[in-house]
Amino acid sequence: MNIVAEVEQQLKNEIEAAILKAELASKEEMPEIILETPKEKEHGDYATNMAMQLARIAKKAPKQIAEEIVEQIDTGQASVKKIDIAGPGFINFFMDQSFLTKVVTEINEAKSQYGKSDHGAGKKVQIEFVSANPTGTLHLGHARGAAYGDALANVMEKAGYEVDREYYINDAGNQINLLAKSIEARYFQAVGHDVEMPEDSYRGKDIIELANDLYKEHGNHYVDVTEEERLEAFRQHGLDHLLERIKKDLEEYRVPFDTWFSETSLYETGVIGTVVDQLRENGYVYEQDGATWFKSTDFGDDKDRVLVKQDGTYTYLTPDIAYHQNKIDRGFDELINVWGADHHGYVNRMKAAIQALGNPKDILDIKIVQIVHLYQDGEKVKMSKRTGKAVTMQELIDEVGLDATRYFFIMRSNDSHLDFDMDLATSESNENPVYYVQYAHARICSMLKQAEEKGVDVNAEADVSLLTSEKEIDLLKRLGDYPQVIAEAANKKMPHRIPQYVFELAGDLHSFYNAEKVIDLENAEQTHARIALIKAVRIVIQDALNLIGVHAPEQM
RNA sequence: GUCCCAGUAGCUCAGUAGGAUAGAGCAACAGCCUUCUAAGCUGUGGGUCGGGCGUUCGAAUCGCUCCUGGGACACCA
Repeated sequence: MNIVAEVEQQLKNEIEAAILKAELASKEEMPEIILETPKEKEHGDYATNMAMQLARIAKKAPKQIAEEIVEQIDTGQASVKKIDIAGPGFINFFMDQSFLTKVVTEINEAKSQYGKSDHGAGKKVQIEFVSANPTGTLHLGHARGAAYGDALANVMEKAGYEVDREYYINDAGNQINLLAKSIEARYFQAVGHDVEMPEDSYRGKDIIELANDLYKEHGNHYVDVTEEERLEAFRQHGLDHLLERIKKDLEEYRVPFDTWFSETSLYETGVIGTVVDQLRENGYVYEQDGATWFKSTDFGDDKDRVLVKQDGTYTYLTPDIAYHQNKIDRGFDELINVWGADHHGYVNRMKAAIQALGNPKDILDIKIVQIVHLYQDGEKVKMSKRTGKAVTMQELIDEVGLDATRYFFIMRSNDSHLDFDMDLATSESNENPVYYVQYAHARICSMLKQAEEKGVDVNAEADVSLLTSEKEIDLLKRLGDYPQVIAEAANKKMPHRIPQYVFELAGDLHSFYNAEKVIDLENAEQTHARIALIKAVRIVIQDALNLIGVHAPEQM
């Protein structure tokens, strides 16, 4: 456990002991001891609202309860310097902050391990994200989902979960047939035939390229073969190439996956039928109008859903149910799906299916990533999937850069619509949060380099107790918060807490830089202490950026 | 019509296990480079937390209701 958490725990123990000693509540009645960090510095380093919480149990006024608690607290134990009672009954603790300096030593020893916790207790979690159909290249929405899923996975791993990242490849079903037909039409056009695109076909330029490649390689060969042979060849060609392209894009985007799961494999092993049988056995399946229905309304869905169509084929839902059961059978304690906003209507039926198969409701958590709007030159960038003019992930990265793309996608809460300001993302100025944070890192590297050039031993033993100025304390506190920030980002599945945090840490660093001189050849002791401090800051900035897939440059 | 998400400063957004006087960045205004990177720092102004009702010691936060914006509502995937 890190030093800050230790001190907080100790203080909580003291508070609880004091409440028991004052006989305000019994062990059984004891509410959870909540310690918060007040916004106002006059309210101390920590505050607790226990007096208000206990008002009902102890049947006394909060102010009086607060006084009784304070009387019983053993201040010597937990580095408490002063205690105040304020407002409606808050107890404010002013700490002897010398313990904070230990965080520097702790970070410099732990390096990238700092911030780790066992909060997740080794719980096995699977995060399924992106999972774009292999019928085109990845676009904007996928990029946001990829950034979110990857950052969440990293954060949860750091918080002590065992995380598996998976991509579900929808390589079966109608959309793949449509893909084959789309390529076919483009192929005939390449050959020189005047053919119309099929209805609802994929009209992106990637499809044209695929068809042109086929023409270049095979010439007129596919004009004369049977339609069946032609479509099969095009289907396979399209799938292979588009999937390869998706994998390549994600790799460049620094988003790795542990597992690529093929939908087709579900058909091959016959588990889809098994799952339908299971649902029927559990009493949630009926036949009507020649189709097989799932009674999802039993679990709060709007209407019942078709599992097997009149023509005997499955709907999209059915293999997906089998897929989710397969995930559960693989032994994960929790499944997290990251879906685009256009799939949110799907949430209830999937959760219904999970329950109908006898699984606990909470095993599946679906995170919806909201729509992205691009802005350039103050104008909204229009896009349309049908005409194939969607902005692809690759185009966006080419335009604004990888680091900015990832940072911008992750800095906002996933369930809030995102206005992506491309001008801001590419601006090399203090308006741009990515540069602001990266600059803090580069600045530290530069200082360390200068120190070495001036003959300062940057690895010298440092007396961190010398770090007592206001800006230094601010930095120490911020550094101490890091493990808690990670744990919370993981628990609440809110990885946007990370860029928020690192932005604040960068601000503290810049502020410190302007207020204090780090390298002072007249004062070696202080120089060593401050170098130890900025080294710790560098480690945390680096680590936080790493979690969200952004590079920490040594020079800018 | 039903469901989901959102509505907080001029703009983009934090704040979501209920806490004290609601925050940040940008924009506006006023300052700081002979000094470790000014891609930086310091300060000022700026609010009916969409409206209303409720829950309680206390609500941006929880509940109900209405308004606005976006999305989803197939025997498509």
